[in-house]
Amino acid sequence: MMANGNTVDKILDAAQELFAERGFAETSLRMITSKAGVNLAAVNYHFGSKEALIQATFSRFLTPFSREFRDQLNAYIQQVGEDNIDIAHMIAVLASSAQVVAVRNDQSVAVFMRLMGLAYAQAQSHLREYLKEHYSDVFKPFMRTMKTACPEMTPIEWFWRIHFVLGTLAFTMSSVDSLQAMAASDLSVDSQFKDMISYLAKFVSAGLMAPAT
Amino acid sequence: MMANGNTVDKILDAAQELFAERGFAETSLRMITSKAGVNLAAVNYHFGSKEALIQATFSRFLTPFSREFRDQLNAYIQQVGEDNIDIAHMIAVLASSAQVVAVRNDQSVAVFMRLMGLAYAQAQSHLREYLKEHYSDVFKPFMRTMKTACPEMTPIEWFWRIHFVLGTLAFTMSSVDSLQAMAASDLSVDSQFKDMISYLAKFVSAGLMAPAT
DNA sequence: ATAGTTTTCAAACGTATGTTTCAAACAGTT
DNA sequence: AACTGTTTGAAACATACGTTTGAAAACTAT
Repeated sequence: MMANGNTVDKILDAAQELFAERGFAETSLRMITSKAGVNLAAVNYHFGSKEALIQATFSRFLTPFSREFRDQLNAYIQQVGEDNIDIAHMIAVLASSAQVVAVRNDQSVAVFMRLMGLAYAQAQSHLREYLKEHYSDVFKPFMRTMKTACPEMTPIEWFWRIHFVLGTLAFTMSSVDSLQAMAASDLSVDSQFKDMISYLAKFVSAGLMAPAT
Repeated sequence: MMANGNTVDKILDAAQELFAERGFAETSLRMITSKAGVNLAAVNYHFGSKEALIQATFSRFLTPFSREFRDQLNAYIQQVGEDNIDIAHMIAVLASSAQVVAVRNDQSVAVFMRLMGLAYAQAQSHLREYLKEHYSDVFKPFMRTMKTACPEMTPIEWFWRIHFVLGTLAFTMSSVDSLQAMAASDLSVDSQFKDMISYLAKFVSAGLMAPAT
């Protein structure tokens, strides 16, 4: 079992793109299989169910991503020392890790980010549980490090600020293409991805570092 | 035509709550009509289609909301003067307007907010077009005012910061329930909605007011 | 080549959806 | 009370969905 990766990957490629474009409930297995050029039954044969396919879509990029992120973050912390951690730079590391993994697999960062946003926004409780169970450990050290660099505040305010950051990231990344197009047409300015990342890092770190309410 | 408001309102009440809870595609007309205690055919009789019902759900609170928001914002600007505008306060005005309209109609702010978030997050292009066509004019003055209160920066950075704010708002609103649930289970703290709003206002205004890159 | 396993394929299954139908019930007017 | 237009109701409609089936095809090894 788990032999032929060709059909499996074709399905995952198609599913990833369609889910990111349209959401989970709005994407049918028939759309996925016809885009992938495989038989309808292949999804249930290889994955078991639509739910399992959704989870597999996330695992495929979240597993390498979390490894890359952990390594890049450790490298940065060792480089500057635990007392000189800059929030904006940590955010940049996060974005950069996503980009590295995307490029390595010849895929789009925007799609990954949009999927992450959907994982929050859509009513797929199985997905949230799955992600929490498999990946929450990777991000706990990140949270802990981040907290040490932030001003003293109540746990609840800290909780919300973290999710504001995640929200800003997910939303921005997920619509980065259309936003870049808007910038180009409204301002006739060519907006570089890495410039946007530094604006973003500046924005969220200012929000995080704001004096507690 | 457009006579009996009783059935119409019962449908809108049920639809609003279910849409906010589960999303649009995940909510069937049968769920709505059975919750509303009316016949299934009533939706198509009174609204014409499910799409039209979704749009009507938004219109019902967005029309009074945008009026209230415009008035409260003008009142605030006249009160402090155009040169003393505080971003965090403008965000608070936005939230307060939503709350006023909600209370006036004996309904939940959180539900409205979540609906707005879903309007961004869910793949309902007809909805986005509908909202843009009917309500974009109301928010243009808001943007203009906001810009005057921000530090000098390049148009492109301003462009990105505005969309970071929108992103944070939309994302937070669309996942406000699940985040509140997370806060409750992870921190065993009951997170009040209005506290969250003030954290949010603080966060985005700090991001907006950060020194230009 | 042959036997055994894995993968594909077309077709069907059962269920749920949005929508339509048309007769019955209701409301208001004369 | 009878006629009018409006609203409800139970049932059916057509379509789309996720999933299952069983036989053909494609592989893998002996």
